[in-house]
Amino acid sequence: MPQTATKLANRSGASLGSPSGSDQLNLLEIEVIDLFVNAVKTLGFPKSVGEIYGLLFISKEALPLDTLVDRLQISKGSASQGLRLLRSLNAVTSIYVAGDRRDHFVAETQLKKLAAGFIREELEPHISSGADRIARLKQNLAEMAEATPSTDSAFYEEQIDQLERWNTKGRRLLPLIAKFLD
Amino acid sequence: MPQTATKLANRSGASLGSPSGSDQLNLLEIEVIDLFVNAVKTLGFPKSVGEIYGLLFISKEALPLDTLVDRLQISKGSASQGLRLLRSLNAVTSIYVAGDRRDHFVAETQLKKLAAGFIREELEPHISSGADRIARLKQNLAEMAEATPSTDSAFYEEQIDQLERWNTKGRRLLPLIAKFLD
DNA sequence: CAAATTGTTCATTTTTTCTTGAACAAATCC
DNA sequence: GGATTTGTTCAAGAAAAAATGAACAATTTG
Repeated sequence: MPQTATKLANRSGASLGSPSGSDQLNLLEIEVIDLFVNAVKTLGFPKSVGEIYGLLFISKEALPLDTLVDRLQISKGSASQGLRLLRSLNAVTSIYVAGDRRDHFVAETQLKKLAAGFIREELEPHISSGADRIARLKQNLAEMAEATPSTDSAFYEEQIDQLERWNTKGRRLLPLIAKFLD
Repeated sequence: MPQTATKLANRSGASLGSPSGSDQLNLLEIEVIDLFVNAVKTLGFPKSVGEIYGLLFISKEALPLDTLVDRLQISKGSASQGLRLLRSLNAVTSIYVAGDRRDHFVAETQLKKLAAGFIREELEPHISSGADRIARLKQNLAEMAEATPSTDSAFYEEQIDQLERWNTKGRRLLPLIAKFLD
């Protein structure tokens, strides 16, 4: 029995079938997805990630990968990669569905958890690598000042200190954001 | 007198001239620029913007456009566009230099101002357009529920309310960030 | 006022990022 | 165990974003 149309209960109110197979997205779904595609792009993620999260967000039931592929008309590869990213952020979780071998995915909707995931996976690492770079800068400056004493090292030092203060502020800000979004 | 080499006082400690004209970036400058290129990409801006801001940040003197072009080896177009963006964020300001017709640019280094610019130009607009979209969603839902009463409108409504709460939280968060970074 | 300087704009090219889909691995089924 | 289903990976193609540079406008200068 190949080509099983979505096993899920059909979404009620979907527009009647047009040319290609799988049931069309209804207007509301389209607009919600569009909204998430936008939001997600702002955060620096690809469109497909917004599509996946958006559809899961506006779906009452958990959806398996092939339903996402079907309904969003994206490739299996995109769906798989998008889901991996979303899971790494804890923005989707997979749930067990009795009698179905496939993973089923649900959107996490606690803003705090979403923010925490984003902070952990996307922001923290930048702050940390920033701190490393700044440390390296300080070394370079010291070496340079030794080799070429004439340099404006006072100015450079001040600027690098500035960077360090920014980095510290940034690091302290993140947990406050997480807390605020609770 | 075409092809005037940079009029600015030569950066001390720059490595001795190699093939092409304009004075090379020194190691410290390169690393600072690299750091900003990275930071700026995280925020969703192009590399050239990071290069420009980075060089201005680590330069004691204000620099005119053609010095940026020369030293960073970017096109005049990129420099012009990058500067426009940076000015719109109040991340650089131009200052008057006596006896020089050209605009000279300096990096703004107050974190609060930088953050405020970013929030105003990049985040606020998304929050606002998000609010519009959500309003439109509500309308659609109402219309849909009327046309096709069967729909899961209770679920949809809950999800849209969720979006609205997120939007509100986001809007309230922004000023707190600005305040914290003061 | 003509020539030169400074900066902007935007169509084209280049670079980067995202998506695709076929090959593969792993798990489950009969 | 062989066949099927499910999901991942990754090289290649497609799409999106950024950079280029030549044409142009606006100043300024002599």
